[in-house]
Amino acid sequence: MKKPFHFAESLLNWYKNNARTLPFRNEVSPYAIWISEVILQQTRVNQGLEYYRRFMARFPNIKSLAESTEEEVLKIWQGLGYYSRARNLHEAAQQIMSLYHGQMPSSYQELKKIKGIGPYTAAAISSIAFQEVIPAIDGNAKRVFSRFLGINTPVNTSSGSVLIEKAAFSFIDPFQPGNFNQAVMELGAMICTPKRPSCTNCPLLSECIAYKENQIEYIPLKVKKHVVKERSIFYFVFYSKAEDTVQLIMHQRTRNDIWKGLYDFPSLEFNEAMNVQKVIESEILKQQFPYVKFAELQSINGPLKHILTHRILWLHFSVYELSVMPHIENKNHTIYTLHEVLGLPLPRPIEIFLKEFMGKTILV
DNA sequence: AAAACGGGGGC
DNA sequence: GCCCCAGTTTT
Repeated sequence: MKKPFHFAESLLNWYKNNARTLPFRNEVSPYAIWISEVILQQTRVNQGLEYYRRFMARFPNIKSLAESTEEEVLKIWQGLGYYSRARNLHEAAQQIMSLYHGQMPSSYQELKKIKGIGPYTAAAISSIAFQEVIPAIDGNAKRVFSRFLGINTPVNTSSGSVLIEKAAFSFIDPFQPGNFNQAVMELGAMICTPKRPSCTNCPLLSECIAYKENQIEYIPLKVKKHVVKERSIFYFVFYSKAEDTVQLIMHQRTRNDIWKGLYDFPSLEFNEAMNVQKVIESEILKQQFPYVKFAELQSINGPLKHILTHRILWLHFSVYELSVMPHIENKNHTIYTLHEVLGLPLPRPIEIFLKEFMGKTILV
């Protein structure tokens, strides 16, 4: 007598025997769950693990996070990307201190009101930390459910999302929703992968429609491909050397743009095509940095190409040694010693530039 | 509904 | 070079 197939039972049995041991698994603290979920947004587990450890060591609870500065949080986040996550975590911690007496709210609905907690993260926290029966639907879940049911509606459309959500609600285990959600994601990460999934090891193989109909490589279907736009940024690295200390003029990015909150150098960006020579000769440069003798501005060989998901950045660096640091009028420009600069939250390419290029230029 | 937001790793 | 990752916010 063959036992009827049961999605949650098969999946959870597989999960029990095959789950990776991760530092936030079996974690009961809602705070720890929250931090791990935010770190793992659009981030592979392996990339996020060390950040999770450092973050929890530096900010062990909501209070310590709320009482830190945004810059301290960004510094821990440096290199992980999507910096709004760090800024939102900091703001959210203060929100929780003032509005929820320092306790994480437990329900999906309340959690979703918190900065940086969207539908996925609210469902993950409420199900894992508080056993609320609600599916946490991330990229893994969309892939697992769409393949299992042979859903060929694009998963990144609202109608596709509705289908996936209905499926997830119909399969979720009401007695262990947190484990169920984690099991779906684990399956998506380890077995039901985007490319070359390991179907022969899948506990759901016998009932998988996409597998049965040979549609694995076409599901999940997605619409659109973003066009990768290019931007050129011209950086001006002003520094001075006095005895043993090097000072630089740094710029904090405050606009709703890439790297908000992080520090780079004073810069110019144009809509039309420019080259370094034209920029150096431009009037706007002279207006912005009147203390520079432009003839002595040295451009560093070739722009640095920095590739992001939706952008290609061409970063042009020009360096200029000042005999004395000028008085700065721009509110976003500040003078720091090189030592201080290395303690600021820096975009990856700025960090690389400082370590690889300025190291030679300044220290020679 | 679409665009913006990082950085890294797999193939 | 392309894909996409335990997504959210802004436009």
